[in-house]
Amino acid sequence: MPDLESSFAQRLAAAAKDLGAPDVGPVAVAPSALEEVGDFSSPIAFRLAGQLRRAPSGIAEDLAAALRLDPPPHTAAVTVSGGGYVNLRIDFAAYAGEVVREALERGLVISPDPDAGAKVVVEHTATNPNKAAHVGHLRNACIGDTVARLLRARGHPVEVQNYIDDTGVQVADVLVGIRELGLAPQEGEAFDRFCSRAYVEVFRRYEVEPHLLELRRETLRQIESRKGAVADEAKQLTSRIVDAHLRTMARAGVAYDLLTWESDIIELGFLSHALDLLMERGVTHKAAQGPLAGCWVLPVEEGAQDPETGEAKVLIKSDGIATYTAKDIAYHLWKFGLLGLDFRYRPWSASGPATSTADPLRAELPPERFGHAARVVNVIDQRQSAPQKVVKEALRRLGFTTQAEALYHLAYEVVALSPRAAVALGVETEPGRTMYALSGRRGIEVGADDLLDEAERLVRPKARDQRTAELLAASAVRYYLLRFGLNSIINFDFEEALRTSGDTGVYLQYAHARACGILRRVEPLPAPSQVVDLAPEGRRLVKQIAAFPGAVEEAARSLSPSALAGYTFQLATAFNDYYEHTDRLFRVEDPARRGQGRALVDALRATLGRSLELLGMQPLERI
RNA sequence: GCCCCCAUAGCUCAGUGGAUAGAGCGCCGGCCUCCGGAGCCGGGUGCGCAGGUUCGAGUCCUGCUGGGGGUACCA
Repeated sequence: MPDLESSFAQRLAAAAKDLGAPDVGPVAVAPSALEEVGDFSSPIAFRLAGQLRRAPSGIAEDLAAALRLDPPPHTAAVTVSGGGYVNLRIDFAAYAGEVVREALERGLVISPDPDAGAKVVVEHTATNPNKAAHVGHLRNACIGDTVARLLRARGHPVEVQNYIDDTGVQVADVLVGIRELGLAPQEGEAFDRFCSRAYVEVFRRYEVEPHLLELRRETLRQIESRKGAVADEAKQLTSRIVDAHLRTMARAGVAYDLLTWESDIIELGFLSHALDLLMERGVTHKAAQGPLAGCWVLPVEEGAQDPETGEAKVLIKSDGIATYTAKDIAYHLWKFGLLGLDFRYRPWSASGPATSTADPLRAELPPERFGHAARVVNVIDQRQSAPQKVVKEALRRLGFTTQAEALYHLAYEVVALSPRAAVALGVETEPGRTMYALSGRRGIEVGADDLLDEAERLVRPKARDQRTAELLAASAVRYYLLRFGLNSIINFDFEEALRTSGDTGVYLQYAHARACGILRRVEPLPAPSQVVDLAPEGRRLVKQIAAFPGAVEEAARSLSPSALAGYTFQLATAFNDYYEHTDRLFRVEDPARRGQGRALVDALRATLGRSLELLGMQPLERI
């Protein structure tokens, strides 16, 4: 096992116990910050100093002595430095040989989650089906898709669901534009882009022609009646837009297992069943007085019956219509298999392998075991934290405490526009302001397809063919959207998103293709048992390769795609650095040494390839 | 008002309580008889302010300042 860090940590923990430390706790081990001091280091002696009432340096010396008697694999020396750090210096040639062999033979092993096997439902994308997807939606999809890949890597069966909110008023808005204002697609205009344009136009007209708002209400009423020409047109419109979204997301490497339609949640009685349950168990009650009189509410403070004294979330409005949160509660009861009802299904053939929920008349597939999640991860931007909390709280108050615990809102910050991007989109900017919000209603947004198109156009001249350009463009955009932490607002900037050098997806792909190029040039040789005489760049590369499982585990544990993005960039950088500072492999005379060099490059190729796949980027062998 | 997030280099951002805080971009200067230069190397007085906890704080706690978001009988 090349996982030296954990065997080092285990030995330290055992030695600490022998010294009489009552509570050792987890032992931190990391690659040494000071390379001259060792290869791996631990500050554990500092933590133990208080418990043992001794100076850290003395404890470190004792730990080091114990480790010298029973050293971890590949140990060359155990030392103490910095007043208490315990350092491990390793026999690098043997260690590197083992890392390289494992990376090549079975791949560095990502250890499974303690609850591996537990099914996780990941909900992401959930873009309103009334207009083209923009870069904010794409960020959501890329995060969700990478999280799903990370959870699979940790041994979970994952089911990805895309929620289609087809009953909301935003569909009515576009229909008003088409039916009442007579808007139509222009020559060559994609349908989803046309709908985006119509949506903006309709909102502009609402301002000057308030009577249109009456048409909007009437359109919505007809959609909700589920019968007649308007309802049919709405259905057709949402289907076409969903197809467009799936095609857009597929360009970025994102796919889904199940499309969940809100209309089916209502049609199949999920909502009314869920509401009955909420009423039966006293989780919701009808407010008798106060500003919410006549509404069914869920008080923010449990047990509060009088909404006048506290805040409450409305589940059913006084006109009898359920709010989105009520539907979401029903959906989540189903996700966990708590509803006692199930969807009907049909294939969604137009794009990708996804299955769709269906109303009873259109069901084509036998019942399937979708849902029944042990864990649920909802990838939804940070602005929806409050309603997500309500869903979780509703589950808890219904008595489903285990499921409430297992429901996780993966909140992330939105995409906004940098001043430069705002200017490019014709937004009026103010001095001193650093960000401008996207607005679909005002047409202030960067279309996901437009961005991918632009990236493709930029990259095309240097790519060998169109398909390579597409994959390279997808990598560029996807990496840009993943490399920021979830709590960071992306101040979208065209120049940065489309850059091809430095910390970018293109750089990563180039490093991979370069490794493949070397492997093509040098004949295959048997795997070496050692990699001798590595220069510092080579040692760093080996360490970075060996860090792969830990990086994936950490990214999966914290559901943090950016952590994996950062690791992958460092891996590619370590390789480029190594490549620049070693002899051309094909010129190395000694076949054994050539074989060692080739195997290291191959190990990099394999590990970088796996990292790219987890990030949702198809590794390119040639560019 | 209350709740959440953010503040690190000129700009955009990384940074599980651990040693000398790092990248990318931009700027200046280098490196190709080329295994793919979309690369590599060199050039840096930066953690918003004030307290606190700790052997040790960019990281944890409190307060403040400045930004963003939420707090709808919208979704």
